[in-house]
Amino acid sequence: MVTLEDVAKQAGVSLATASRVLNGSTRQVGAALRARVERAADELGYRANIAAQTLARGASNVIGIVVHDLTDPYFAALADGAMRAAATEGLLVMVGTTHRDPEQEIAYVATLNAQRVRAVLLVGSRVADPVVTGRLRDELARYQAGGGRAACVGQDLLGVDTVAPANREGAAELARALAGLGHTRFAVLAGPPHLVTAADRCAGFAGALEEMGLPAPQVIHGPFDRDGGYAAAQQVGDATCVFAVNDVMAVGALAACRERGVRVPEDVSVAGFDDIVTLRDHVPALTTVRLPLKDMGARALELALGEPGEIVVEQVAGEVVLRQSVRRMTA
Amino acid sequence: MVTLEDVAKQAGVSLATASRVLNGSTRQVGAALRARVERAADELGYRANIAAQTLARGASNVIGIVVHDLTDPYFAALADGAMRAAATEGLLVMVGTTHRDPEQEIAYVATLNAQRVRAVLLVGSRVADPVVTGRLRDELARYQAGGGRAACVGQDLLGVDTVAPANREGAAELARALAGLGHTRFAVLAGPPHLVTAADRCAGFAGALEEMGLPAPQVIHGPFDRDGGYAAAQQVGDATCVFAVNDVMAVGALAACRERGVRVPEDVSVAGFDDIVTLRDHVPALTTVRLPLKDMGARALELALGEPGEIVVEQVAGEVVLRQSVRRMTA
DNA sequence: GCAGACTTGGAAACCGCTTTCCCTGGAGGT
DNA sequence: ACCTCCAGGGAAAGCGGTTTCCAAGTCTGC
Repeated sequence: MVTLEDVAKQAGVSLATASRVLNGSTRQVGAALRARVERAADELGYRANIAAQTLARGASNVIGIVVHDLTDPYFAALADGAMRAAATEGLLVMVGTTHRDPEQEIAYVATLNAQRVRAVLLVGSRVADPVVTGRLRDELARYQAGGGRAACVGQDLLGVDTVAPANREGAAELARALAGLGHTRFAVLAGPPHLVTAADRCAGFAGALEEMGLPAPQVIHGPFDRDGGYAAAQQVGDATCVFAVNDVMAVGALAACRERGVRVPEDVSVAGFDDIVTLRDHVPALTTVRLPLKDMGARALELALGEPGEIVVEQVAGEVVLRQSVRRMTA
Repeated sequence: MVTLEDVAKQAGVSLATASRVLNGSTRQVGAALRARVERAADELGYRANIAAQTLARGASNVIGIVVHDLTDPYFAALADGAMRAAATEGLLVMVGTTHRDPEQEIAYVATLNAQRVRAVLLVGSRVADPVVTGRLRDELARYQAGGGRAACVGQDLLGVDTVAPANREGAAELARALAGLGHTRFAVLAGPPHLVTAADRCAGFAGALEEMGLPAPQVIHGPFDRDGGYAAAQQVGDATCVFAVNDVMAVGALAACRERGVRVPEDVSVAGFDDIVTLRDHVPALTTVRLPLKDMGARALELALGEPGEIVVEQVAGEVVLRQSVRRMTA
């Protein structure tokens, strides 16, 4: 591997000069020497050793993003938003996937801390377990104590800057919209009880129904993914409208309906949450609550990179989007 | 930031001993000292500085993956497969997205080289431009000259280990299957002419038709993504069967058909390529050529990490999967 | 023409860790 | 008892850069 010293030697200058020429410094270098160094670097095929740079500078140019599952369009959109923002800042991205294991999440924070990444983004719902959340907080605090910056997309439970989707309000609004279509008997494919995002959406939805004096919905718990929605849909009773707490679950539910010959929206209305980009190619088009996922990812990165002052929690409102998967109840 | 020296001091041992205890070494350390060091590290909240470790060891534990677009399920699946494999090896992953800009790809290789990552995975089709391919080759060669390992998923054009989907053969087989259903007038949504994957699939398809004595298909070029498929579908003439060279394009084409009231498969049959996981929730279910994407990603990582000997090129066969989006021509 | 302010180049300390090499003390062999 | 070995501990030399601190010009302005 060719080192800076090799370049300096070949160019007949000192290490310091070579460094100043090749790796952005505030100091000027004369045109003649600069050219010599650049030529030498080029001839030798020099590539700076970032590990050495990071060590010497005490700061790296990589950020870490931790998501649950990259193949889930929800996380992919969030991660993509953050990555684009990172790219414009000239930052590299390390991505970790936890596959929904909170231990993995903690381990990643520790690892990213060891890497001395500039910032860590935690994307995805928190779990309700105070013990595991506490440990994650500790690990984050340790990282921040060393000068690291962190932000999260999800709930404000970690003591870091947060982009928080308005899950309760969005779900409540959706409930009102659906009730406005004349539905009264609801089922909620509620995801896992301990997932805060899922619980909030479920609670917001149920709360709005109660406020309107409607009967409580049938609540069916299960995994937070496509197959979880598929399975939960099998257990729906006599509801005329099914709310899946996220879009991928709703997509699973639609599949279940299709297989059982239940027509959507004629026999049952279905709604989701998130407005993942793949929805536009589904039939029937899914009613949902739109979240600006890419922007949220990008915003989280901005927050993480911003000044370390007060902890910022940014609420992001969802927008109810009515599509063909729900129908107005006649009579 | 607490350093190893702090830990050593607190434990009352030398730097060397602390290093041996905390960061796996072949040398043994006495139980008493070992315990002291571990306790000190714990109390202080020590996290090794990986940049320093990388520098000292001359080898890092991160790998780089370069994909075109993470929000495309095709790349997401490939990346996920590779990332899972990496995780089992205890490796961290840096992901770069090029958004289909070959320059970006080259730049990423340079950056990952600077990071001295253990291996680089290039995922995605090559472009036919020999100049840009040459520069990418050069950059890769430089990286490998420094001891780096690389592999690619796509075409064997880079002089590195490659996992190569059998695009021509898969498309040819698909053509035969579709012809077997009685179709004779075909259109191909062919993607960009310079993308090797797209061109190969198109050529394989057309070649098989010719072999069977069928008329040449209508070839419509355009972007390699969903919207490209959507747009290209508008230009289809009197074909009874449309082959989109990848699934996301096919999905776009289905959307176009839907909007224009063209029924699939009654009015026109549609087929794609890849069998991305999201297909299972599309109506009508899309006929395609299945590629084991996750395995391919994992395999590419294995190849990259394997012994540097001979260059390995692994062909991966595709399997034609007939689903509801195609129909048999009667009469 | 000269003091003082800028520039520009280089020597060397340092970033935090690994690892070689040397040293010591105690176990094992005879 | 004596010598050999070996295990375990520490000092110190890197790893490849960055940056501080000097020194030696190079310009200014008077």
